[in-house]
Amino acid sequence: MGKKVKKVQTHTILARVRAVLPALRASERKVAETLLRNPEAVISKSITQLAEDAGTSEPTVIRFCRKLELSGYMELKLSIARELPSGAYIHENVAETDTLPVVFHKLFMAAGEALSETLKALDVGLLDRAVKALAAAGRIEFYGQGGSAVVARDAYHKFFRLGIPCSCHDDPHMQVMSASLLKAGDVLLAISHTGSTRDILESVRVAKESGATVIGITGADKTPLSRLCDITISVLSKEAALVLAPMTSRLVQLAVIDVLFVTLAMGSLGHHRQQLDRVKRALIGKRF
Amino acid sequence: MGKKVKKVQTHTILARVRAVLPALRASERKVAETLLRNPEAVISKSITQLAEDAGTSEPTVIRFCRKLELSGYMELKLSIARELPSGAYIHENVAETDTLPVVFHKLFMAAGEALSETLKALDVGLLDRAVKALAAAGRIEFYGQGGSAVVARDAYHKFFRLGIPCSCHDDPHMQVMSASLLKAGDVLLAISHTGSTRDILESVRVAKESGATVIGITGADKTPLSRLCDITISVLSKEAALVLAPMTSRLVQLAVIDVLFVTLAMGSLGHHRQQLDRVKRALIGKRF
DNA sequence: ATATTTTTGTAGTATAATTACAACCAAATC
DNA sequence: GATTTGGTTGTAATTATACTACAAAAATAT
Repeated sequence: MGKKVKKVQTHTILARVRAVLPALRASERKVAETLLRNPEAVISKSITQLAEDAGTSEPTVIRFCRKLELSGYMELKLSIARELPSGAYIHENVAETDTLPVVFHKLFMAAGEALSETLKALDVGLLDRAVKALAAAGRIEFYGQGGSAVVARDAYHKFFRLGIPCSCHDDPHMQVMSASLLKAGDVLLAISHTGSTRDILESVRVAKESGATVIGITGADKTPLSRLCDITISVLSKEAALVLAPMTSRLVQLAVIDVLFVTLAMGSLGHHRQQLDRVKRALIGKRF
Repeated sequence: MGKKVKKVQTHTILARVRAVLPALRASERKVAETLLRNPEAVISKSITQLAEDAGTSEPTVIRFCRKLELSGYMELKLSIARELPSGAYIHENVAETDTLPVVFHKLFMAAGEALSETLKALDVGLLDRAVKALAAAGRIEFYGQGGSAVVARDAYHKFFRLGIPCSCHDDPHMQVMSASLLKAGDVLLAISHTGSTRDILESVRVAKESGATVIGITGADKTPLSRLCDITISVLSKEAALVLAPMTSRLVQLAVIDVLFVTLAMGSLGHHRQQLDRVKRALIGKRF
């Protein structure tokens, strides 16, 4: 029969399920909850099984699918399958015996996984608040140490192009000194994978005292840093390799910061385009 | 032709299809070819449709599925759905009108896509050669400028922990000076997204003259840099946002370097474990 | 309490996936 | 040159699965 008009589906299925959840009727909600509890399992379930597991009947499952603007149960299963982290891939740590292709595969899969996990789990409201704070900032500073210094530097390297006064410090002394000079309206973006780096904590405390807004980016939940920050973006990810060099969370941190940057740059492109273009042109002469 | 039945599912379905293709019978091959011609389409086909499109019968389709070690047609569809590049996601540039959730989605999807593209396309042989060169290196230097300086720094931050003499320079003067002091057996890892940054090219030339092995990491194919390098790893990716701040390729570059690092660290863990442990313990005191 | 609407499940129907088996084809044998 | 044999393929029946029509049940309003 005639194909349904292709609806633009900005959200993923699981997100849509969560979105319609309140508007669902009791028995349909049971289906939704069963699904959300273990989406992975639904893929290999028949409609009868899912109905049974949810303690309801098949037609209810179908009605639930229709609420999601899907043609039926099959399409639900297919949609979930597409969305779930890369199929058979189970998060695996790199072993000493792994050959290069295996390491390559594992690390890249883990990175991809971390990205899609974050895409699903991260609270967009937090990002929104962060962008608003950055947009209003008279000055932005980026602090990070060790591995996180790289992230801070990357952030700095993006944001300064917008013409906003920026600076980046990885030296703790410079950080506290600089932090003491901040004032209300200024923003400090503090990056710490552990969320408990002493020096960063101290710098953040000083910045807060100066009246600055502090955005924290960490790789763990409920850290000492998050207690101090106005906005904390926690990027959770199971590392595939040596925890010593936390790669996946670093990638996700960089990506998150890029989202902040692009949103900000786009939102105020009118103001910033000239600056961006100038920077861009300045670089051309550096090429062969 | 002994039929060894020792198939581990390391590969993806599509790869498996290609692998078994020669071993298939005429009519089954027709199914395989129809599938490979347009995997996307199969997802919404019934077994009858696929059989018809392939010019064969349903049982043949099933037999084909079984050859892939799948339980049946349903599982084939589900597997393809899981594997295909993030569903309906078409590479889209961020538009000025996009809201934060949309930007978030687009950028993360683009990053994930770039990773899986690289995983599929990148020549593992190149990585292998790079690891061998690094493993044999008496000294490793990392050069990068602008955005690539961040990548170089991250690389440095990883490798120096192995106890190998390392250094990282983003200043062109330091680069040429340091490059002139390299000797045979030393390795220079030069990072340049464009592959045509003048200063990097010059430093690489000097390093080559000193007898060092040069590994290049770029974001484009056939660049001036790749002509100079002993080993060039080109990471190709369509950028989702401002080309000014090439995010996706940077992430992929970082991931590639991590693969080099982990492979090296694992391969010689015996030698390096002590060093890694020491570094790790040294950091603990920095935490709260 | 009765009518009306909404929600839900039962029972049946249609469709799709799978199996059993027979027809087919090609090569080897008599 | 017919006949057997092995493998390959499709027809037809079987089973499982998704879906629909409708009526029972629950909730709400009158």
